[in-house]
Order: sequence, then structure tokens, then C-alpha cells
Amino acid sequence: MEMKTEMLMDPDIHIEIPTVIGNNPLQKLNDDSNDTISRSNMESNMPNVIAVHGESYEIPLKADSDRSADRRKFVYTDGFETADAKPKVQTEVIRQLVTDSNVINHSMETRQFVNDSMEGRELCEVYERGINGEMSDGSLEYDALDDDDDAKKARNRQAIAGRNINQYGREFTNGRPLPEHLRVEILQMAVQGVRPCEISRQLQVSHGCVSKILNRYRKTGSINPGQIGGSKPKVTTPGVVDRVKQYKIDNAQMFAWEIRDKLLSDGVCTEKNIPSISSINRIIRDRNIKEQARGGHMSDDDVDLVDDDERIIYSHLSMQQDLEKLTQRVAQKSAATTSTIRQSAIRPSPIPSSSPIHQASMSVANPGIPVSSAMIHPAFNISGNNAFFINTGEKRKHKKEKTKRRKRPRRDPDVAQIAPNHLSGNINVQFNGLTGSPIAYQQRQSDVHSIVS
DNA sequence: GGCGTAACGGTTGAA
DNA sequence: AATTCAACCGTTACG
Repeated sequence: MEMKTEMLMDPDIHIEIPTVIGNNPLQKLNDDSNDTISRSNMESNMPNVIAVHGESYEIPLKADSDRSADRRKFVYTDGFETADAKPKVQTEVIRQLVTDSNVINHSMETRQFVNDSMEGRELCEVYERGINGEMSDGSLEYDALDDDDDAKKARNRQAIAGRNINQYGREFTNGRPLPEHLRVEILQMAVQGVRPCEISRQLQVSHGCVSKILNRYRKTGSINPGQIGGSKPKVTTPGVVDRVKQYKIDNAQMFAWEIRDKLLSDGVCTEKNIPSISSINRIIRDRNIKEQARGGHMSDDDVDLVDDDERIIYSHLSMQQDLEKLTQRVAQKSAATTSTIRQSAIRPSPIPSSSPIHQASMSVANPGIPVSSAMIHPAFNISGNNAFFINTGEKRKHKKEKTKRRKRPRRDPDVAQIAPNHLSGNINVQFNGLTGSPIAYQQRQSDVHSIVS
């Protein structure tokens, strides 16, 4: 709390905040629509400038164009992007930002946080209340958030034991997947040519959900929900770390992708648990940092803060000697190996080549009707590829500011993962002479029970 | 009115 | 055993 007090007393930091912020304005407070503050109204109440250390930064009022439906992205200074980040995660960032004397360097994140996060806006409000002496002893706790509980209770007063009623009157469980039989019915009706809005009404499923499920089917060939919870098993085990370090000691010239290949060929790892090139570089980097702390010497080759795959993709940004070295090393490798490397470097779409989207582009409104490729390709990009390319520049820019590390390894962002303890099978879809891809489904045992009851 | 999707409050399960 | 948190979910509202 000392940092916060210090911050509040710092006259150089000033964040302009909107004049109207109460409880969550995005939520309906009661049935009277007059109590709803529209997003456009909210935006008009938002400042479009944030002033930090006397410098002004424009706050974009529109959401980032490279966000996808299921990813509320937040970009850290080291290039790490959160996926569907909760305000709690973002709050820690803004805490650090507003207490950081180097806050100007984080202006992009600050702006994005303040603009996109309700808690970020409220934090600014609390902050200003502190500046104006409305709060005692400079406390920056979330007093303003306390009254949210009442509003939340009011909004959820209809909910009983986690069950809610949607606008069509159907019971649903917040946070849980739509029952499998409804998912199948959605697809069956769509294949028959029923419009999504009609599917939504007949099945009493929100149109947003219908849209999402049909889009997922179009992209992946599956109507299964993704795997909820859990995290990816750690692959950088102590044994692997030791082996990577040993490889680097034995041959300091080795690239991360060469180390990766050697881990495979030596049987240390399999394709399933092989660390990424980034992970390998991190291991090497961590070793370098430790050596530097001990006063050890670092060769040019050790200062390898840029991933090998980025070197290949952004070779035009690399030093000439890097290019020459790359050319030499790539030339030494067999064609087959080179092909593998290229694939890993480009990070291809996780959508399998056998999925319907590769066979024919379908429209959401009618899965049987092909649409132009222009509608499809951005969907591939927001799956990850585009984000990677765009943000690598930022990553390079801030490569020395490795202040944040993700605490958990992220799971593969494939929506059609096989979850444990699920029933599974196949459903053949055939209507009016149209044949859809067989639907592979999986269903949690507990959800099956809820369907039956 | 239809549709895509951002924002939101929620659940889950490995670490 | 309890907690954390990054995945996912469906609904609602906006454009």
C-alpha cells in the first residue's frame, strides 16, 4: 500500500477520468430499460485522452479490430497476450502501470486497459477520488466496487442454484455448455436450410449461441464445446532443461530449432511434449541471465532474445551476419527437415486439412452454401496467425523489458480438443440430399444427466 | 429484423 | 485441502 500512497501524492501523475461511472453500466439494473446506459452513451462519457506525466494519449473508443469473439486480448509489454483476460489480471497490470515511473512506455497497455476494462475505469475513478482527497489515507482499495454486489444480486435475483432463464424462457446454466442434443438440433436445422434466427426462436437458444456453434462447425467441423478448465502439462521439466543447457554448452552455435530437433532425435522428448522454440530460447536466456549475474561473459551468440522462427520470418530485420548464418545452416539441413521447420515457424492454422472449411467455404446462415474466401481468411487470421505476426514487432521492441512471465503454460487454442471423462461418438448429418461431415461429439457425463432430467 | 461479436458473469480443473 | 487462474461457456446488447 505504500506504493499507492506515494503514487497518490505524486503531483506529476494525473489520469483524466470520465465524470459518470457508477455500477456496471453495461448491465441492466432492473426491468426498466431507462436504467440501462447504452454503450454509446457510456463511450460518449469516456474521455478520449489520458494524460500521464503531462503527456496526452488518445484513447481509442473502438475495440481492437484483431480481437476475436472468444479472446479478450490484453497485450503485455513483453508481447505476451492474455486470452479472455479477467479484470483481475488486468487490474494487476494497471496497478503496476500507474505506480511505475516508466508509465509512458506502457501507454498503449494503459489506454487499452482503461478503455476496455470496467475495472480499469473504476480504478481510475478511485484513483482520482484519492487525488481529490475524497478517500482517506490514500487507500486504493476497491471501495467503489463493493456496491456492485447489490447490483449483481438484483440482476441475478431470478437465478436459483446457478440456473438462469434466458430471454426465450429456456433454463440454462451459466458457464456450462449447451446440452449436446440442442447442439445437434441446431446443426440439423441449419443443414435443412432453417435460418439462424428461426433456429434461435424454436430451440430457445440465443442467436449469439447459434451463431457461435454454426461458425465453429464451419471452421472446425465439430460442434463440440471446447475443453473447460485445466492447463497444459508442463513440458520444460528439469530433465529437459538440463539437456538443453548441455546442448548449448557443447555447441554454443546451436539454434533453438536445432536443439529442438536433437531433443527429438535423442529421445528426450516426443512430438507431444517437445518444448516450443520460444521455450527453448527462454531456457537459454535464463541461463545467460544467471551467468551474467555471476559476472560471466556473454558472447554475441548468447544474446539471443529473438526466437529463431522470428529470425526466419523477419529476416529482413536481422543483421546481415544472422542472415548468412541462417542461410548456411538451413542449407545443411535435409529438405524434409526444412519443411518441418518452416511449418513450425509459420505456425499454421490448427484447423485440420480434412475439416469442411478446407473442402468448401460455407456460409453460417446456410452451411451448404459456399461463400467468398474473403469472408473466411480473416477467420483464420484471428485464430492466432495474424496476432502473432502483428505483435512480434512489439515483442522485439520491448524484448528487454521481460518484466512479466505467464505463470501457466497455455493450452493449445484448438477448440476441438478431446476432453477426458467425456462420452463420445459420431452423428451422421444428411438432409434433402445434402451430406454434412459426420459430427464427432463428446459430452460430459454430468451434462448428460442434466439433459435427461 | 438478422447477424456477427464484444462484454459480461459464470464454471472448470491442472498446477 | 484450498487456492489460483487461464481456459471455456451462453446470454445480452450494440452496431
